[in-house]
Amino acid sequence: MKFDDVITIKDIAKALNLSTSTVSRALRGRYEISAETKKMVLEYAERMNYRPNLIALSLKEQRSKAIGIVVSEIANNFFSQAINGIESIAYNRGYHVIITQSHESRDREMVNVQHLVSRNVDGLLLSFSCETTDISYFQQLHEKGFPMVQFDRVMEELDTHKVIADNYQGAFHATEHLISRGFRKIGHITSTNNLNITRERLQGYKDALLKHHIPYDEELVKHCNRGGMIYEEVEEAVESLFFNKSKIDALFTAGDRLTTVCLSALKNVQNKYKQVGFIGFTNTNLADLFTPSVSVVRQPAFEIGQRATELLIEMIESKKPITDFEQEVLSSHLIVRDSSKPL
Amino acid sequence: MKFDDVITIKDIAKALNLSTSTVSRALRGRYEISAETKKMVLEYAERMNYRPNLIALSLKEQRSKAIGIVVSEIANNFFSQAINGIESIAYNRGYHVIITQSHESRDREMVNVQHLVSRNVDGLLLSFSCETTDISYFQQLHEKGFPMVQFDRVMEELDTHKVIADNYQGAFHATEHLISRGFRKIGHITSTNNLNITRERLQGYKDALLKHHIPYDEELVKHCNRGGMIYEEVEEAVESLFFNKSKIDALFTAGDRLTTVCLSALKNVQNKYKQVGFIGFTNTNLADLFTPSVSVVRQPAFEIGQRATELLIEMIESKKPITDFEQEVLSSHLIVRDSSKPL
DNA sequence: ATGAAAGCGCTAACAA
DNA sequence: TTGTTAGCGCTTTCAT
Repeated sequence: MKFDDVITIKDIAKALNLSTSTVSRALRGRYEISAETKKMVLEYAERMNYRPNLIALSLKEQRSKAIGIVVSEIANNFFSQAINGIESIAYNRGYHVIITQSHESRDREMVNVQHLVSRNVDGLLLSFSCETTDISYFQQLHEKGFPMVQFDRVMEELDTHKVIADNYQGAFHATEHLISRGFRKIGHITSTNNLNITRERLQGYKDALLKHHIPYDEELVKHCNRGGMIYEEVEEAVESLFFNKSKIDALFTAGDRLTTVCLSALKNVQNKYKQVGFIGFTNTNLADLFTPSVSVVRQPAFEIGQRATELLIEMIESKKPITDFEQEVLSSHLIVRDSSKPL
Repeated sequence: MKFDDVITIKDIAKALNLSTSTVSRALRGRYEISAETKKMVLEYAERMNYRPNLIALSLKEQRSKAIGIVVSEIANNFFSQAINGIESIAYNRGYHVIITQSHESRDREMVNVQHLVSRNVDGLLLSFSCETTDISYFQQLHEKGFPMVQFDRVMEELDTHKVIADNYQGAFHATEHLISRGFRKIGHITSTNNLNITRERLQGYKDALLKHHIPYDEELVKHCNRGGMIYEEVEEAVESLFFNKSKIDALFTAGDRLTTVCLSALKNVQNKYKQVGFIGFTNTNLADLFTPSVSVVRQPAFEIGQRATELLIEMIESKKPITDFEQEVLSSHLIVRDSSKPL
C-alpha cells in the first residue's frame, strides 16, 4: 500500500491559482506577500491540514532539525534518564531526536549510525557499545566536521566534546565506603575493558584499596564483556567470586545493567545477597525496595543528557568550525542504604 | 556548522565520466550495465565510502523503510521490551524504527506523530498516552490509507489492527488469586479511564469479586490519571486506601509504571508493603528481588511488539488496501511470588 | 506582490 | 550499454 494522499504546496497553489513560490512565502509569513493572499493561503492550508514535508525540506536545506542518539539499551535506567534529559533540551530548541539501540553490538551500532547520517541528522549523541574498538568511521565523520558529542561511554582518541560522570571518584568513594564499613575482600564486577567507564571505575576501586593498604587481587575482579546482556556470564562471575579460593565479603558493581543483573544473580546463587556487602552503579528508582535496600552510586544521567545536547546544538548552530573540545565531568552521588551495612 | 562534505552519485559520475543514471544503475547492480563499468563504479564508491542519501531516496520513492513508534515512556519495562520485539522484526525485514515518547502528554504525542508522518515513515505503531481522547487525526490518517497498528493502549473507535494482552483475564486471575489467598478488601490502583487497559483490567477485577460474592466497593478503586508520572498522585492513592474508612488488606495495581511507583509509595507510607497482599501488572525483571518478592501479571511485551510489527509491515507491503482488521490478544502470565501469600 | 526556474540526491521512463 | 530528462516537495534567486 502506497500512501500519498497528502496535500502539498503545489496542491495549494493550484487550488488558489498561485505559484508555488507565493504559497511557500505566504506560509512562511514573508513580508512581500500581500495580506489578503497570505490570509487566503493560510486559511486554505489550515483547512486542508497542510503539513510541510520534512523530507523535502531536509533535502533542500541540507539539515533536518533532528539529532541522532546511539545508546546500547534503552532498557537501562541510566540511558532512559539520559534520553529524557536529551529530549528536554532538544525539543525546546526545536530539534527532534531519533533514538537507536546498539544492543552492545558493534555492527548494529554501525548500521544505526550510518542510517542516522544518511537521514541527514544534524548531529549525533554517542555512547558506545561494549564491542566497539574501531572508531575510524567516527573519526572520519568528525574530521569532515560532522557535529557529535560523546557521553558516558566515550573514546579518548575521538576528540570531540565529552560529557561523563566522575566515574573514578564514584568508584573510589563506593569502595572506600565499603572499606570504612569493615569490608576487606571486595569483589568488583565490571564490563569490558574497551569502555572508559570500566577502566575509570576499576582505577577508582584500585586506588581506594591502595589508600587503605588492602592488596589488590585481580582474582576479585571479573569482567563481563557483554556488559550484562547475557545472564549466565554474570552468574558465573558471581559464583566464582564466592566459591573460589579467595572468597569475597563485599561486592561492588560497575554499570547500571550489570548492577541489576548482579542483584538477580546474587539472589539466585544460594541467596547470597543478604550475606555480603553490596554497592553498585545504578540509577534505578527501585533500589530502596530491595531487602536489604541497595546502596548505590547514582549518576546525574538526566543532566549528562542535557549538557551533551546543549553542546551538540551549540556545535550544530555555530557559524565557524569548532576545534576546541572539552570534557565535562558531572558529579555522581553516593546513596548509602542497608546493603553496605556491616554484616 | 553545516556539514555537507558527503559524496553523492553526482560526484562519482563526474569523477568517472559517467552519467548519474549509469552510476545509479551500477550501484544497484542492474543487468544493463557492463561488468567493467559496474566494477569501476562499485570500487570507487567503496573507496570513497559512498552512502546513498536516504532523504533523497525517501522523497523520490515516497517511502522511507522506516517505522515510527509512539509510546508513553521508554523507561517502562513493558514498552522497552515491546520495542525490542518491534526492532527484532523490523530490522530483519529491512526497516528502521524511530522511537518517540509522549510522556503521557497528548500534545507531545501529536507533535511526535506529525513529525513522523512528515518524515515519511511508512507506518506507525501506536500506544496512546493517558491524555489522548480525540483521535480524529488518526482517523483521518487511517482513512487515507496510512498503515498503522495499535498495541497495548488502543482505541476501540479506531478500526485498525490491534495487538493487546488479555487484560481482562490477567486482571481477573490476579484478583481471583488474591481472593483464593484469603484477601477480601482488595484495593485497585489504576490509570485513567481513557485507556482501554484501565477499563479492561478494572472489569476483570470487578468480575472476579462478583464471582466470589465480594461486594464491589468503588472506594477501593483509585485512578491515577497521569499513569504514575506524578509520584504524589500515587502516594495519595495509596494513603487513602489505607487510612480511609474502608481499609484494604490487599492491593492490585494495573500498569507497569504504576506498579513500580506504587511499590515505592507502599514502602514510604509507613512501610505498608509488608503488611498487605500485593499483585501488579509489571514486566520488571527485578520483581523477585523485593522482600517480599512481588507477584505479578507479566505481559508478553516482546511478542506483542513483534506481532504488531508483522501486521504493520504486511499492511505496508500489501498491494491492495486492507480493510479487514483483526484484534489479536496474547496471553499474559501470572507469576506468583511471596507478596500475595496469606499474611 | 507574484511568478519562473533551478537545485537538493536520487531513480526511471524514454532516447540514442 | 549509456545518457538525457523529468520529477519527488520545498525554498530561493532572479526576473517581471
